[in-house]
Amino acid sequence: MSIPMLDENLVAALVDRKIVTDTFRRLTADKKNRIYREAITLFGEYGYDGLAVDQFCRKAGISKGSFFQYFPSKSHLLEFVLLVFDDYLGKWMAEIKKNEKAVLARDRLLYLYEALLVNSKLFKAEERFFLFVTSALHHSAIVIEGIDIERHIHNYIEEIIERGIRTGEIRGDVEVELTAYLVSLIMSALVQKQYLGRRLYRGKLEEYFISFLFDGIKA
Amino acid sequence: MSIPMLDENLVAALVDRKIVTDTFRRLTADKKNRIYREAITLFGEYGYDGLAVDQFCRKAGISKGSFFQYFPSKSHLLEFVLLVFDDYLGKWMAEIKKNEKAVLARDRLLYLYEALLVNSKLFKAEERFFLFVTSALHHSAIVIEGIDIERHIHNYIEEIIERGIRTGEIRGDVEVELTAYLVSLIMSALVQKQYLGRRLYRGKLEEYFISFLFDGIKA
DNA sequence: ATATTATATGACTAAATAGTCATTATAGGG
DNA sequence: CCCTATAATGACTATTTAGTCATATAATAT
Repeated sequence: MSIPMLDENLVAALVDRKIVTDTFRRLTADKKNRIYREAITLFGEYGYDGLAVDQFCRKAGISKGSFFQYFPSKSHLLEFVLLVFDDYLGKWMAEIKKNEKAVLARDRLLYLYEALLVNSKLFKAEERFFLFVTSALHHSAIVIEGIDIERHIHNYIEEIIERGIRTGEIRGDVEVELTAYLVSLIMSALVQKQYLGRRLYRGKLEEYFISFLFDGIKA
Repeated sequence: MSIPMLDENLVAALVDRKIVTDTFRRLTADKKNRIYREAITLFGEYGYDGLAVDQFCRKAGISKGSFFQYFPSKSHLLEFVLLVFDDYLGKWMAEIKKNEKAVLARDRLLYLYEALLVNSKLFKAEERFFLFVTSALHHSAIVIEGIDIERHIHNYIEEIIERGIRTGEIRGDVEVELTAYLVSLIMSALVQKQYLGRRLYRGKLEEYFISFLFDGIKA
C-alpha cells in the first residue's frame, strides 16, 4: 500500500467542514495531490512554524494568492493534511485485518509478534507520512481539536492483546488498555526517535523491544 | 536534591566558551539564578521558537539591552541552560551512586528495579527541568552541537544491567548497550508523553513498563 | 568631589511572516 | 467571437521578531 491518491469524497467532506475551499476541490486531481504531498514532505522536514507559506508556495508551484484561495489559513493546510492522514491510517488498518486470517492460520504467535510491529511497519512503508505526523504534532504550537492519530494503532493493539489473552498466549493478568497504551506509545517513540535521532540500531530496536515485552530480561 | 544554585566555576567556564558574557558572570548570584530559572520555566512552557526575547525580558525583569549584554544571542541562552542542566544531571547521578551500596545490601532486585526508574524519579523531582529539556530539544529548529543530555541516564542504566548480568539476576544473552539505549529512550518517552499528553495513567506507566521488562507478558 | 568604568535602558532597524486585494489570465457557453 | 465566471498572480500591509545603539544611571577609584 503506497501513498494513496486523495479521496474525492473526503475532500468534499472537508469542504463542508470549511477546512479547504470549494476552489481547492475543483482543482484537477493531479494538482490537489501535488499540493497535498508537498505539504506532507515540507511539514515533515521543517515543522509547522518552520515552514513559511511563501516557501511552501514556491515548492508547490502555486502563487501565494492561490494558496489563500484554497485554504482559509496556514493552519487549515495542516488540519487538512492531518485529517487525510487519519483517514489513510484507517484504511491501512482495514487492509491489515483483511490478511489477518491467513497469517493466523499459519503461525499464531508469530502473528501476534508481527501485529505489534504494525507501527514500525507502517512507518517503514511511508516514512514521510509518519515523520510528518510525529514532527508536525510536536512542533506546532497550534492544537487541532478532535484529531487523535494514534487511536487507530492503539485500538488495533488492544484487539491483539485481548485475543492473545483469550487464546492463552498472553498472561491473563495483563491490563489490556494500559498495555495497549504503553505499547503503542513506545512503538511510536522508538520509531520517531530512530528517525529524528542518531539512527543507532536502526530497525533493530522495535523487534528487540517486542522480544522483551514477550519474555522479559529476568534470568 | 532540589534545583541547585548556579555553580560559579561552571559559569566561568561558559564565559570562556563564549556562551555567556563576562558581564553576566559579574552579576549577583541572585540575579543570575533568577534569569536561569526563568529561562528554564519559559523555554519549558513555550519552546525555543515560541518564546520571544521581549517576553523573556519582561518576565525575567531585565531590559532587552541587558539581555544582549549577557548573552551573545537568543540561542546562547538556550545553550547556557542546556549545559547547566547537563551539569546538574551529572551531579544527580553522583548523588544516586553514593546511596547505592546501602540499598544494594538490603534488596538487590528491588534496587535494580528502582535504578531503572531513575529517569522517572528525576523527572518527578524537577518537573520544570525535565519538561524544559524534552520540550526545548524537540521544539527548536536549532541544533546545539556536543550536547547529549541523555548520556548520563544511558550510562547509568548500562552499569545497572551489566551488574545484573554479573549477579545472575538478568539473562546473560541480553545485549547491554542496546538494552540500555532502549530502556533510557523508553523511560524518557514515557515521562515526556505523560507530561505533555493526556496524563492518562499518570505515574503508573513507568512501573508497568519495568515489570514487563523483567517478566514479559507471555503466558 | 570628580573621573572613569561598568551596567541598564527602550526606542529603533532590518528581516521575516501571514494574510489581502486589485488586477490579469483562462476557459466554457451562447 | 465575445461574455461571464472562475482561477492565478505578486506587490502590498500589518505585525512580529532578533538584534543594535546612543544615552542614562550607578558604582568605584582617586
